[in-house]
Amino acid sequence: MRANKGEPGSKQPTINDVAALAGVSKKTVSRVINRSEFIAEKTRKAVQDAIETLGFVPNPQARALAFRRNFLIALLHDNPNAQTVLNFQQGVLDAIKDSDLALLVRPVDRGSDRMLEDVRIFLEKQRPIGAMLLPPISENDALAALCSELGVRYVRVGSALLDDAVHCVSSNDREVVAEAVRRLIGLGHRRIGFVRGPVGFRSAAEREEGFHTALREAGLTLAPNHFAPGNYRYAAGVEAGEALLSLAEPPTAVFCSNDEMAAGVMSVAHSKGLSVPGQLSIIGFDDSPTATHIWPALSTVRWPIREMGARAARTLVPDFLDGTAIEESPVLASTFIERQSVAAPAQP
Amino acid sequence: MRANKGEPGSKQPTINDVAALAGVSKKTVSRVINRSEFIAEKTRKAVQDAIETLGFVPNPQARALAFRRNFLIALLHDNPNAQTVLNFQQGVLDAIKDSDLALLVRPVDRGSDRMLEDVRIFLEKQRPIGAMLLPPISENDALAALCSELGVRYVRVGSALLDDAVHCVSSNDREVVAEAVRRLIGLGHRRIGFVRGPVGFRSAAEREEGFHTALREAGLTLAPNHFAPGNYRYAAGVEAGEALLSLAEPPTAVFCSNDEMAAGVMSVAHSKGLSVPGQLSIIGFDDSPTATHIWPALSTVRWPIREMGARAARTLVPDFLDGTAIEESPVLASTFIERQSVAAPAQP
DNA sequence: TTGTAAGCGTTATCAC
DNA sequence: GTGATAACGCTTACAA
Repeated sequence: MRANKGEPGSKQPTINDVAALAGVSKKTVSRVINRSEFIAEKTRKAVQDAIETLGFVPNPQARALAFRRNFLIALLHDNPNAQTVLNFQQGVLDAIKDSDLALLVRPVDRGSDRMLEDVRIFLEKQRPIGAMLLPPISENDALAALCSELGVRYVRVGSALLDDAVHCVSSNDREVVAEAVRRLIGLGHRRIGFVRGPVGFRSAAEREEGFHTALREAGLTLAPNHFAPGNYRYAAGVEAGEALLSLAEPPTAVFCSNDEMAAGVMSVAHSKGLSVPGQLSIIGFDDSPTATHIWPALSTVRWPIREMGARAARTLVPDFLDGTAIEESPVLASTFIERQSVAAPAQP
Repeated sequence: MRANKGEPGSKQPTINDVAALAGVSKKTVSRVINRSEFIAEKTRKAVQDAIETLGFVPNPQARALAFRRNFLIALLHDNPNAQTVLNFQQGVLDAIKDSDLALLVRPVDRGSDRMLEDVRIFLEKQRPIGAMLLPPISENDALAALCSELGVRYVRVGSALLDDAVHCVSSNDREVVAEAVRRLIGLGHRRIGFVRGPVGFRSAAEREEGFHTALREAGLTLAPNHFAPGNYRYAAGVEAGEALLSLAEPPTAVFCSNDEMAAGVMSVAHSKGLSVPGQLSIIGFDDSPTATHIWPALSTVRWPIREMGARAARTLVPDFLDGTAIEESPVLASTFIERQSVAAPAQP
């Protein structure tokens, strides 16, 4: 029952084949495909049947040409962390599964000064309906402006509200970090170290804010030598660990701005013969695979990244996705997960 | 100097604008775009200039329609491991950077019985030039057959040659595992445990083969209770560790078929108070982030996944990528990386 | 070496 | 409600 185009299976049936079989014009078929309201139920049924019979799949390229718009949404990222990118992708795909959309992935090089130009070429070429920007490039205002200029919708994903609600999906890093640190304080910790994320990252700033908030509430302050800079890399965690754990009066607990750095601090603890959590409590952030692979398992913050991916997609193209209301708040809650790396401090 | 289409920036210039400006026909412009040889250098120059002046970017949707083929290549995977997928993606993107191609990412659910049908719909809709199949779905012959049927090129990525050279990129798991195990034997280990990957995975079988090869060469055999089944997950590593390290005569070294399971074994060693590598040597496979994040750092096998991504792309669409010869062997070498988790066995 | 005419498969316009 | 007809921007015949 395939189209009469010669060898069986040689061609996909087109809208013309459907129209012929259903005995209507191609425009009517088009109306059915695009769910136009102005169509008789009977006609629609006939067309639907013809579509089924022929196994017709509308050609997205032709639609894209006619619509002057591709049925694509793009994910722009700077590879902050593989698991994050992939989980986010998965969330996006959850959301667009039953739609006509497909996902284009585009890593960008934050460092390059041609970055903006590269993205422009990419967007002009592919003409996606919209783009989702993952942190840290989501913090780049020029990038958002570029999207606007090119008529490409965008959504920025971040650790805090970076833009108005229709252009933003975020987590509540500040609050949840405060919660995690309160837990340490509740256990009796008074000397709590802090390993920061990279300068210029909003997430790093938010987490630091949260840390200080919890300390302030408890009337504590961060001793200057209990602060360590970092860049979200393991090596930075090692450096921080070396610095903090060599002090005459080292912290009894350390909050690290991500899991990778926490793993670095933990390695140093092990190699110095410090027991975790007996002599040192450690908390990370991300709930990356690393958090459960290291020993003891790391207490950390789970970032609802997959849900954020789905939310980002719905925020970006609600009209393509069963019109889910965007009434929802753009802020998704992270949760503190306590594992074996945290305990009360040893008695002095 | 934009096209004369009304409001500035309202429209992209089209091939017609270029043709008009250059004083040639649109077909000639098309020839320049597509690097036809039959064109006078002078004409080409004029057209190039016009393209530059107008900032013309060929509309990929229109080309796709005319070519009956999208300028897209697809990456099909079953999320074996985020880092792997992302590194592979990166490799592909390295290779296609200066081409007209874009990358479509499509996770598939290996478990679902609609998997083949889902992929068929995806390929029919998007009509990519080709698809790259990551393990373990690369081992699915029906999937490869489907690609052929639909006229979509494909490349299968695996731990061994899964197909003829033009459809395959692989690593040499068997050899490199043998090398790693030889190292253990060379250090004096005689009781070496093995944690296997999931049944039905070619990679698991290849690594097991390599393991046995090395043992056989040294006149050793694997004691039945030194074998543990697994599934590439952390929890399986923990189970394996519990089993192997509770034996009256436990192995002095364990080869794990991936890093995640190795991390599980290491956790058990730590919680049993066994020192690594003093009392137990451990080797993993993948060189995932986990390998360096756990303590002590894991000896493992680095799989040239990014290079394999680039190679896969070149194998898939050599004609779109500066005609790099496919003379190269489809097998890329993995390398054994020795870190702190391996040492000579303790004296009995 | 270059140009003309006819699609590619869909949607928009505007009658009916 | 529905259907001709003309786009959409590019390529492939086939001529010249």
